[in-house]
Amino acid sequence: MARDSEKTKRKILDALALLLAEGGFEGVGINAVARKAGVDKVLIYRYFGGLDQLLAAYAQEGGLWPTWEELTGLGPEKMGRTGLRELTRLIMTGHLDQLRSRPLTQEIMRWELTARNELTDQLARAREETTGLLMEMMGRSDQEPSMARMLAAGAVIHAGITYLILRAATADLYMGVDLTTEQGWQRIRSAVEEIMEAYWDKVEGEFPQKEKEDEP
Amino acid sequence: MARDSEKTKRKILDALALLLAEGGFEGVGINAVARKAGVDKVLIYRYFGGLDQLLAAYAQEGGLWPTWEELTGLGPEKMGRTGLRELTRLIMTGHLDQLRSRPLTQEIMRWELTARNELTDQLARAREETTGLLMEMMGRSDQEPSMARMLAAGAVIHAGITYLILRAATADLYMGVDLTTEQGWQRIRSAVEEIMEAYWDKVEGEFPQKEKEDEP
DNA sequence: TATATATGTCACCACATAGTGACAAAAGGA
DNA sequence: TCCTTTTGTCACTATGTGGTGACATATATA
Repeated sequence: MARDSEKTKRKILDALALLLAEGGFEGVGINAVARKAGVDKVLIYRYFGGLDQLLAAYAQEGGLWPTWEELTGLGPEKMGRTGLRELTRLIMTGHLDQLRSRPLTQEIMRWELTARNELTDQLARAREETTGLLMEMMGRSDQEPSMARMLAAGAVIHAGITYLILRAATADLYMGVDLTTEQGWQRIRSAVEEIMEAYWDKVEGEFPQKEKEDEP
Repeated sequence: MARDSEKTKRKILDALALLLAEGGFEGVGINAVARKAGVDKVLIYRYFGGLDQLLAAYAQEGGLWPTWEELTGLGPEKMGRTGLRELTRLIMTGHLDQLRSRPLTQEIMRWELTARNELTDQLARAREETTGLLMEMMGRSDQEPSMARMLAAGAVIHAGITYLILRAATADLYMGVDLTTEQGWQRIRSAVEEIMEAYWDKVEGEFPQKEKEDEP
């Protein structure tokens, strides 16, 4: 009952999260959010400016996207000392686990598939920056001729993990793999690791590398 | 002006295709379809029963899903005589090319990611049957211990191709790969082939196989 | 030709949507 | 205390939605 704008902003953002969790972006609208939050919709216009800007505020809240540490399980100090092969393996399996545990992030990614606006572009750009960071971490990517190829292969596998997770909400099977059981996901996880292993073996066969140590 | 129910059914189905092509499933509704078709909406109810059944009728029309021949480029007679390794390669690259050339199919697949109903389940089941067909073609899958693993790996790669194509409509980059140019897609295509090559090398190393010939 | 059926037009319903303007009550500053 | 700003409530518009019933006209059947 006390007039607290911060609290009502929270109520609005929480209501949005609830709506997203329930039915995705389908049911999201000014009226629905206001109703769910138990708040007059005019306040959404006042505090956020509109639905788009409300979504922007929500998307930039914490917890939606995993940090590097959540993704790889590596503290910043270990990151430099971890080999490329192991690092990419951690990224892929981490991606699988993290995205799977974030239904709201999944919902946003589904939305990104059908809508394009300033917000979705902004999200995409932020993620591409992360990729750029990874490439820097890999060493000058321009010089390594195998780097561009590896990145494309990584994109395919990363995208595959993403799609299977997004698909799991509306399908039980994908090419014979059960998406509803932990067993099925274990199969996928193993498959990802096997694929990467095989691919790395192939690459290292073609481009024999010095064992990567920490730089002085 | 002549009263021809078949013609108006066509007009309705065509209008639906137009709407899907324009803005995806977002803008699809009874009123919108009727308006686009220049037809009273009550006819949609009469001829199809409702929006869902209209979608069902549309989804089962020809041209949306590639045939085996379109997918692999192989006539029925060559199919049995093609090795498993080559066959799976053709399936993946065929999938890439075919889905990329079918924007309406992409739209349906995006829709399948957010909606679940009798129709989407039916579509999914039909595709899983295709997978089952492939497995039979591969020989008794239960007996081959490597088969389950290969299928999971295939699912990851297949899903990766799917996601990259669906994503291309609303993003320009994915992990540094340009989704807007033919060059970028060539990189993806090469990556898929490299991954599969590496994976097959690994599998055949572990399970040495007799060269597959046509059965008597 | 008479009659039944298929096809199409129109008006309407209840409800939801996005957005705006007017106003009352609380909180804070002078 | 008086005055201003913030926070919240309410009523309203214009438009869109899915869905239904009544009716007119054309086509085919008897």
